Amino acid sequence: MIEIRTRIAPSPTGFAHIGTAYVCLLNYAFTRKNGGKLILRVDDTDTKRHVEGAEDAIYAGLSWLGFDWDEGPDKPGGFGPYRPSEKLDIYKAKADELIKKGQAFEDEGAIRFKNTGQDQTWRDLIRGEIKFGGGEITDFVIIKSDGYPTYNFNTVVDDIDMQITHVIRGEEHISNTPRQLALYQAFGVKPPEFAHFPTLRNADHKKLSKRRDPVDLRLYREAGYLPQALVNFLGLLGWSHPDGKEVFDLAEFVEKFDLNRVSHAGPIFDTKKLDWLNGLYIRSTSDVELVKMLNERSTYNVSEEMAALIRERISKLSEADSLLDFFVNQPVVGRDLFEGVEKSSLHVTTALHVLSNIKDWNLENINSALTKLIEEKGFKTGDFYMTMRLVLTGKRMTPPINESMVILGQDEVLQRLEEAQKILIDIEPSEIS
RNA sequence: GGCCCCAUCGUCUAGCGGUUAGGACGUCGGGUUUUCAUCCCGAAAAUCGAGGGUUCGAGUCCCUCUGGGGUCACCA
Repeated sequence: MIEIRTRIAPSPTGFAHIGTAYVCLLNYAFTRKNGGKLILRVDDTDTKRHVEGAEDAIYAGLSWLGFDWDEGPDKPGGFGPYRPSEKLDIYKAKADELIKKGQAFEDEGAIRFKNTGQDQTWRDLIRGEIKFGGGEITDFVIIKSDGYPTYNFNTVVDDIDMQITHVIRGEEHISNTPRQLALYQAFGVKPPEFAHFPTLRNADHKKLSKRRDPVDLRLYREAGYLPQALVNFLGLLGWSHPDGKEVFDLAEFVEKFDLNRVSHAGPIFDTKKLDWLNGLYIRSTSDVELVKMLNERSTYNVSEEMAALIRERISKLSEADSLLDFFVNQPVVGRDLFEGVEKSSLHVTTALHVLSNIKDWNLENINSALTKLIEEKGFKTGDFYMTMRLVLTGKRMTPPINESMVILGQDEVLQRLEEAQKILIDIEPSEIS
């Protein structure tokens, strides 16, 4: 049995994007599922659009998501080079071979393939039979005047050289397939199997675009999406788990993957579900893991206790900062902050008294002291804690406030209460008894 | 415009001739709760794009139309 060999062939013209990740995911799953080899080829045939560092961005992006490949520019195997720019002479020789056979011709410094006019048909592994009339294929350029091969040419030559058995790519390549098929015929080589999955769309139902849409993988990393969540989400687009599961990791995706379950319609890349999944993955991390992730992106030190308080309150790591900020920065507390909160001045004064009497500063003692205070004074629980919240954090939506007090420490809590008292005492003097 | 691909709730999807068309996200309502969130419960939401066939029976098969997308480069 022939070993399955697949490839992904991103071009180094920018950054690694969602589309690259998606192609990789499907090829990776198909290949790992079937015990084959995944090849990464960096299609650098466009000298004009070549971007410095783009290749590293591709490695970084795909590695971040948990993918690995068996051969590539960074991992030479026996089928290189893995960059077209390093085998220009081979393309030239192949083109000359076609010229000799009368299947190509020179044209203003370039070399064009001579269309045979034959119909081209293939059985797509995802879509079934697809047929193009021979008249659709023109005499297309295979070697540009700068000596570089065009995409269609390098793809065929390289896929032959690399012994690719399955080409799994986006549907935007369907119309390129007949040209490539014609090339395989000209070389007398049996073409690989083709599988064209749907392309991801944006909210306007248009193909995801580098220009218009936020597709740079780094953007997702910076926003605090976990790679597992992104991979899981991508796995939900254009594919469905046979058991209807929505949450699964890469290993399970590989295990269950089947081209037959790949849908034909283009899914919209709507991040709402991604956010939900990301929250799910964040909630499933341990304190240690979460702290590590948080500190990688934080300017101050996040403790395990702090992380534990926000775990269920964020869906992206980037949301942590606004929730944790008050721990390190004293909030600006003004009187307008307390609008609508009854008796806040009294809350502060009494709390100050009770809290300063706590000998052993821990959650249990804070809880019981404040519960007792609320009961004795007949405070509305919600109002009382809202006052504490505002005084200590300057915000109305915060982590649990008593737990936060423990982390803040007694001195800091008392100090913030005293500050607030100065502001509030003038406002509601009548309420001070 | 030519060619090609596609079409089930707002979104992701299940469905592979007989289902009250199911699930998830989101939305809305309720419960738990010191805020927010989590968690739990519930609801609305697809006349399966339209019209013809085939069949005892069609979301599922066929045709037409409509709509959307892709592609027609010395970009990939």
